[in-house]
Amino acid sequence: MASNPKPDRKAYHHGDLRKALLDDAVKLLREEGEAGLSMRNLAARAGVSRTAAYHHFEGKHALLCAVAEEGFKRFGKVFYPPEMEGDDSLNEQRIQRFVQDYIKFATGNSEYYDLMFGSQLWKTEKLTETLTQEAYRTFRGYVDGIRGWQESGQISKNLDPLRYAQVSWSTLHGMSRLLIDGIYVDNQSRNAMCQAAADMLWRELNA
Amino acid sequence: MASNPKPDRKAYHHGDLRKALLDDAVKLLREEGEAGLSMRNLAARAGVSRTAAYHHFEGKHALLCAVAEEGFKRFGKVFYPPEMEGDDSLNEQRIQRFVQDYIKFATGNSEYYDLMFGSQLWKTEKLTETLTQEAYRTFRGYVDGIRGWQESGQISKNLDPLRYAQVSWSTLHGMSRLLIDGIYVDNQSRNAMCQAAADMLWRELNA
DNA sequence: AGTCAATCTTGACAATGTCAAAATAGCGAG
DNA sequence: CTCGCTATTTTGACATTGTCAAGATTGACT
Repeated sequence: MASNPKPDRKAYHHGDLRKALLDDAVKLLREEGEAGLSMRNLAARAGVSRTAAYHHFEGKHALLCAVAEEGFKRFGKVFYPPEMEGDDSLNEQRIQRFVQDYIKFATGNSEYYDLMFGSQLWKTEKLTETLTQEAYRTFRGYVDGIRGWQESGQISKNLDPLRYAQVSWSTLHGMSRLLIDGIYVDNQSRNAMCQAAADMLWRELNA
Repeated sequence: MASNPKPDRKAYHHGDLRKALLDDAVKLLREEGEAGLSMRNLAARAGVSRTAAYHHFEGKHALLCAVAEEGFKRFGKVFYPPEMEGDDSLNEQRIQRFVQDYIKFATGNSEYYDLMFGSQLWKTEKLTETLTQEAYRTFRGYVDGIRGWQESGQISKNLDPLRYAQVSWSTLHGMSRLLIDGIYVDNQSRNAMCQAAADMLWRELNA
């Protein structure tokens, strides 16, 4: 157990409180929503005292940043659109699947998505250094993917990759938010909406 | 002053506390953000005691619903896309202006927009009856506007008005959220983004 | 003037985030 | 192996918040 002496400073009294707190935080968000996640509630679940968490996170804000960071790591696999590896070429079905994957992640992991792209963290105080890096890496990867398609001649030369990235992401993000928050749109029309969005985004790629 | 005896039951001790609370609530949200808006803070501003507001709103939730409702009333003038009145015909510039107006309202009145289309109200408890009506009226107006364009032959017959409404609104909503929350996109690229979005939405109308 | 309901106040309670100081546990040096 | 240092955890405390219950006040109508 006590194999590494310095590299990670965990495994003391509790074992690995930091990880336990992060896991429980996500679980709590899933089960009871944002309202159910309190520092004290969290500590109680881990079987430690109210303020134990403050020695692993500067405060609630930092803890949420850490959760968001974990979210970005899971999200990366979806949002880097291409994994252009292989002879997998760009076509309409590819876009359709990408849209579906995005929406699936957002709605199926809303406890992460809300933090990653919600006002809660972005509006107020400063984000954690590591979170900022992870977040920017994600978006840059998306733009670079589109730029790559253009350079390899798979999409229109007239397109501005940055603008297309911003606008297409707006569509995906907006749809995710409407679905997650249950604003007007019901989950029944989810597939049809994805289809319509993919149609539009695909058409635009070749405009 | 005491002209109407029953129609509205206001103007008692304070004068018109309900209205004063609503106004101060918006002002507080603008100045200090969501965190600055507390029932007690609000009451203090109005010069009344902590719980006075509870005789005008069932609770904080109901108060926020009332703010959102006011937001919808102001928003209606923008979101009903057409005001098809006059010989004002549908063209690209019309769409451009609509996109700009939407984004302008969202970013310039984010204290309203956050409540109207944020998770805060939609996710949790039930919405106020009147708010629900106002909200649905707004969205229905949008879809009807698009349907009207189609019926008068101004846009493609192939389009499903509901789907187009959902997807185009997703784009507008997503862009608004990214701008309001300051996620990646900076306000510098606002106009360029609006232009790119308008291009895409216009193209799609005639696809 | 007196009754009654609308309005407002006071007192109270539980939850929350967070700080300061005390307590504890594990590791390395002697 | 023991001593001390530091990382970790606890306890106590405080301010803030939303909200309820009970009482006090105010204004309108008979």
